[in-house]
Amino acid sequence: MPKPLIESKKKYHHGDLRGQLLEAVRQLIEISGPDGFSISEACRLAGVSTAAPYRHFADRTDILRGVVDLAMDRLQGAMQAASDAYPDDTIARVSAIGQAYIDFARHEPGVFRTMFGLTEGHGQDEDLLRKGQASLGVVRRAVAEHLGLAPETPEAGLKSYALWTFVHGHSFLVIDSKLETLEMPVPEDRLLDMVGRSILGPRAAG
Amino acid sequence: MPKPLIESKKKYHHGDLRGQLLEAVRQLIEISGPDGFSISEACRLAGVSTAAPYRHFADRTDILRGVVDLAMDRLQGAMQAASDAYPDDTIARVSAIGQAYIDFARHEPGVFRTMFGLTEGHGQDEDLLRKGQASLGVVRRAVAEHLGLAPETPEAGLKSYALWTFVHGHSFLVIDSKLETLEMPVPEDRLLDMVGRSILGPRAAG
DNA sequence: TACATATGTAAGCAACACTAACTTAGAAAG
DNA sequence: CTTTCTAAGTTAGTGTTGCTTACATATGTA
Repeated sequence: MPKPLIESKKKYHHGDLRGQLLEAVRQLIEISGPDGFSISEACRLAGVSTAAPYRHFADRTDILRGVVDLAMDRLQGAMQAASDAYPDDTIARVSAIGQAYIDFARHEPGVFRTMFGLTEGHGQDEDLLRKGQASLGVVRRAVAEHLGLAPETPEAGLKSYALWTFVHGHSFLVIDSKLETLEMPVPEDRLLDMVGRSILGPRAAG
Repeated sequence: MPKPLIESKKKYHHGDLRGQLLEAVRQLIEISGPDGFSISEACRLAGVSTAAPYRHFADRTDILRGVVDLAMDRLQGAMQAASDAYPDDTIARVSAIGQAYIDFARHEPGVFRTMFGLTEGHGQDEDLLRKGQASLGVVRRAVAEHLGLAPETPEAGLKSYALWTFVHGHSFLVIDSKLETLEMPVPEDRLLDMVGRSILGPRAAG
């Protein structure tokens, strides 16, 4: 039994098995994607037995949901922080939010893909949907303020959706690495700026 | 031996096992995603033994590549057809190409996701990359003609990329079904038209 | 001490990718 | 028409992996 190696640190009651398991799964997803990871592997990584997770999660899908849930919070946090960094310039603010979104995808591509490709097992999860809407809300408020409208306005909704869509698509193309070889025509910040001005600019009304 | 049921139709030499296997895999991918399908299941669906595929494909990844390859052709065909349908109105042409892209994603979401998420096993495939670029070329030519520029122009590249990105992102959001419940602010054709005009419009230069 | 909670051990079992060896059918050659 | 060759399929495995459960064990709390 090669157990007593770091005896002092090994407590039976792990203390944060749930948290560390989620972290392990997150790392594995980054390597092999949402379908590639296995509970066993995550347990090995976290240093616990393969049965331990079932005290904290119902099944495989439930673990994934947990990972995505945390990721949603991180994403929204990053977007909000970017938004707060530009209290004056609304165009720059919108660009910064978009850049935060893209950076998140670039930094955690596996998780990012998981967040949106999670169709199996539970279809729509109430909680996740609400968090998705919250993220979009950050964009919406910035757009609305730029246009001098209330966030609930149809025009604010339309344009923030268009911008989100653009950023979302670019993120996917970036992480799918179609861009190293495919034509990435211009520095990213200039691209963001161009699109932002096109959609939000004075004569861009729909 | 319950074999002689449809004896007349069952030939030992299948004739088009490769083709039918690809079709079976395509259907399975639509249901369970690129990682969800199994060779065994595809064989069951195609009515052949589990070893048969190995005469035609090296391994699992090779089959996937085959499916994606065909899908690329279908996608480009649809885009080109949409382009050809509007010889006069260049704005309508660009919108139609985008709509064809979105329709493809909506109609074959699993395959669509597979086409772009295929990072495992072979990273970049020369052939697939070329086909991807060809699809983008359809957009690029339409955009260039609208702007009165050559397709190789940086501006044509930038704007066609921006449009592609937008359509790509919208497609993903559609197939991830974030849109039934999330805010889809306006009919799709109006959305496309608005964005097209914003990016391509006279005062949208970057 | 008694009970609840958290973790480990071990095993069931199902599925799958891939291989080896054999079989069939058609085609080419004589 | 027969022989022979080869491509395409089949049967029957092998080895691996993984999810999940039943039960044992350790720890915390009242």
